[in-house]
Amino acid sequence: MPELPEVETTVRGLTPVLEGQRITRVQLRRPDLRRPFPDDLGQRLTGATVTGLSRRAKYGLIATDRGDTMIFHLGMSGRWRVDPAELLKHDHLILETPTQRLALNDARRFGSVDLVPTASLADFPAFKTLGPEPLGPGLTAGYLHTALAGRIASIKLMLLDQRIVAGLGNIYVCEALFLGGIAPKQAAGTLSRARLDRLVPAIRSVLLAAIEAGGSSLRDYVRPDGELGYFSKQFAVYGREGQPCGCGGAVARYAEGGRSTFWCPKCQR
DNA sequence: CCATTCGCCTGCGGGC
DNA sequence: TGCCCGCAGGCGAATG
Repeated sequence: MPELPEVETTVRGLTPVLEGQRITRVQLRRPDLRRPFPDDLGQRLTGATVTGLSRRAKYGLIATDRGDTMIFHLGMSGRWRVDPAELLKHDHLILETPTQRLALNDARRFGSVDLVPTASLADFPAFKTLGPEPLGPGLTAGYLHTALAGRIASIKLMLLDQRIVAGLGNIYVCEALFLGGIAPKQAAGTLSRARLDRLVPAIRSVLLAAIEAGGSSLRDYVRPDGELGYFSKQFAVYGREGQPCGCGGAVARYAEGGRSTFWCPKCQR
């Protein structure tokens, strides 16, 4: 499931393939993902040269010399494939450069592709309400204290809210709360300053470790089969219901709004 | 404003 | 073996 670290490694993997390259052909193999592709996507991208790639929250950004930026979101099953030998069923968007071919594959089609003028990137609706980047200077215990004040929803749900912090998903919220020793059900507004002081570095540490693991498990961020952004990870609690925690207790799970939370009741209080 | 629920979509694994 | 069902997930819309 692509969260911030997976998008980051995807962007790093795409950079050497796309940066400075001209897009010679754009092929849409279906009209939409979660939303329709922009009508003029092919027209505005074809012939343009990619000037740089970056990331905001869980969105990947591909800027061109035509003044446009393509914004992609991988949803839950999206991935870019580099120079695939053959196209697969869910390769929905194909970008060609003079030397390579990229396929955006997304089986469940929860992803999206948009094209916006780079100058008005800040006006992109999804960007307007995003909170600070968790790896940037904006995420501090003081910020969280203010942002969470009075909130009765659980800290688990608040950390999933992109308006509070941008880029976390279910996996890394579970992992960060475990590392911070914080019970996921605690009302967000009741976390002490000391707990927030533990939570912020826990979030950063979990994300940085995942990015590092992604980079090191991908040869130059691209596996020999051309897959980008997916790699095996070891989680402390996520997906480990019933298995032993390092403390000797067992990892527990509960569902809230149809979403699973994994945690260790002994370590997280 | 805040909290909660739902729909979107398809592959996969478990149960029968 | 094959079919059905539930689950997984981010996000935006709708509802209370």
